Amino acid sequence: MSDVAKLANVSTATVSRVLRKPETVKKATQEKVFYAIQQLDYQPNMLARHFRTNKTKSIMVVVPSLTNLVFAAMIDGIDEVATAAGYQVIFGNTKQNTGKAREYVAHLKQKQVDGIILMTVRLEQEAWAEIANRYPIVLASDALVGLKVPTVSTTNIEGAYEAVCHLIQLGHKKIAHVAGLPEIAVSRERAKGYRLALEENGITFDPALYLEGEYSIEVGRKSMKKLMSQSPKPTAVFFGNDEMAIGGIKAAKELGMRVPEDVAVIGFDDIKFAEVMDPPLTTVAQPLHEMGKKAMEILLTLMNGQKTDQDVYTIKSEFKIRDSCGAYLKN
Amino acid sequence: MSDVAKLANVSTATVSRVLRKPETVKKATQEKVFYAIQQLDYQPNMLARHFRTNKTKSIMVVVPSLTNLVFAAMIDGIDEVATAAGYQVIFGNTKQNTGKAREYVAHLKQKQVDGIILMTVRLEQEAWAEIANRYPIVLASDALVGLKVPTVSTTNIEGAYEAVCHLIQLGHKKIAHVAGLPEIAVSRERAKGYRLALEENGITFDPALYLEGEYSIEVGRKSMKKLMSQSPKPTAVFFGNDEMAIGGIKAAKELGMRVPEDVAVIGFDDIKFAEVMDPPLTTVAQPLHEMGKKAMEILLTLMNGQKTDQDVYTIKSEFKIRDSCGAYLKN
DNA sequence: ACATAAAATGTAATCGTTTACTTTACATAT
DNA sequence: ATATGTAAAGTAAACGATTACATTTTATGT
Repeated sequence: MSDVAKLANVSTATVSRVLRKPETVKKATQEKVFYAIQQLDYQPNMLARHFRTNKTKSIMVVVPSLTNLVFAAMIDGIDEVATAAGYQVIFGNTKQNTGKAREYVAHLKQKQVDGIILMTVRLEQEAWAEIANRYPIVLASDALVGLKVPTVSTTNIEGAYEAVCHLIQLGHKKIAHVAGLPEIAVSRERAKGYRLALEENGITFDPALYLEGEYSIEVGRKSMKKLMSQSPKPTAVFFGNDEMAIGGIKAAKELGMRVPEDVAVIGFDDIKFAEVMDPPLTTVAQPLHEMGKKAMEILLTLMNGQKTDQDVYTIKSEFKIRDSCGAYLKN
Repeated sequence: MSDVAKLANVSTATVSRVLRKPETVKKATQEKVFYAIQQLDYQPNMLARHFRTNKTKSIMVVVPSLTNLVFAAMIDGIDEVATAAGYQVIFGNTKQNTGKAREYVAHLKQKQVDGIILMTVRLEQEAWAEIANRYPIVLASDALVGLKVPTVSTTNIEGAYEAVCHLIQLGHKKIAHVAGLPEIAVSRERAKGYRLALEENGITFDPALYLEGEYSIEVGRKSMKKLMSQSPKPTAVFFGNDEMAIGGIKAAKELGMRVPEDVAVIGFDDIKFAEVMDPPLTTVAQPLHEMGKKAMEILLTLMNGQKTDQDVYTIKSEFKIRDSCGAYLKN
């Protein structure tokens, strides 16, 4: 920078100002400086800048898995807003490892990132609330119930409720639910919507028709097989997410059953492969991109030192009726 | 840090040494310092450290899209090695924007990251080679032919060759190929394998059976429809990647055709949904996780100031025969 | 032309580590 | 007890930008 200053015949302060607050520098001087910058191919040392300003202009996204389309889509939304605001996005991959997430908070304390967006929270909920009180943190997708941490989520309960009601309207009485792990709030909410729908329609909850497991193709597959090996068999299965549902459909086919004729299936998320399945998967679409964008927007205001006006921002899910639920079956 | 030094009755230099080169400090002193650190809940300011050492211990991964399972799996491998080596992973999303990638190189020059892994390169190949000459850069998946940039890739030509040969052995003569965009090296290589297989088996290349487009479900779908709207129709289609193949199968079904009876389909990548498709997709599996790990390992040696012993590291692909190619059809 | 205010630029301290160099403490040999 | 060598700890400069404050230049009004 001092080289630039020398060449342009100004002080380093002026060079800095040209770069950071051009409006305080005369046009003619700016040109001199820019010319010198170009001549020398000067690149500002960001490390020095970050050090001096005590900001990194980067945020961390903590995800449980990178190879999950749901998180990928959300990150895409985050990235869009972050980039526009001049922020970098850094990854924190917890790999289902509970402790790992808290480790990443050290980055925050060590000034490595200006804020964090968390995509899954397990256990130690109070600890998170406390951390969120001191640092800019936003929860996306998952939620900390009752705690004052800014959160972006979708209408999980309502979405699940709508899906199950739809199955009931189609005449199903024995509707199973394969839920995600109960330590994830999202799983609990969707299960709640499921039970609510049953209740309101006078169907008694049958524990035999309720399974739990990790959100994955494999668990979906095994769950379907388990459900079909017992009696009474369900005539419809509402899966906690699309990957599970896809595994479930696969299993049904392996068992020689037809979907939706022998068993109706509904998923949750609307990942890009849902529509292209055979049969096309009926699902509750999460506005993932929007959620990511919103989460980043909230984080920006937080990092800006402002308070948020709400704790929970809910973005509506959309029920997408396709073939796997049997709504389009001609009887 | 000076607070810690004061409390432990040592100099800041010693505190720093305890943290960075403990072997040069007496055990007793170390304990004093650690105690002080704990008492004060001291967190080293990473910005200062990075500034002073001129290293960030972070690398950037430049991807064309985040919502692509191929890149996600590769990043997963990168992340594994990076985390183990104490590096952070930062994202650069080009969103198919050619210029964007070069923009990210500025991060390198500005010391924001210590190295870069590029997942797609388009145009301006020489410019990249020059940059790679000055900074630690590794190419993953895509390649710069003939240029000395360390590259990790899979056996695209051989994999495609094997797949197409397999179709030929099954009796197919009119085999179409839906390739990725030609500005991507991977697309060109797979197309090359396709042509090689035809050639070696005495089948003349038919331009009408060769389409190009972006790697996506939608393009796969449209391409299949286009292929089936002309004559002669192909009896088999080798798609440049799985997403395309999945779109292609979808389209075939929409046209009332059966896969593989009416048209055999093969993809490339082996994303996690390939096996669960109906019919299960025959595909050439890329060792994505391995490729990511290897790329990061090479980058580590590069950032360590060492030279690489090879320019191109090729990891074998694996041909996975499932149902969509018709090999398991009982005639 | 001059006083005064405003705009533009310069000066130099500062951020929190690391580390080359220096000093001190300690062990060993004579 | 003293010299010598090594290990441990201290001193202080340095990294490269930003910015409060001081100074100079320019603009404005009379």
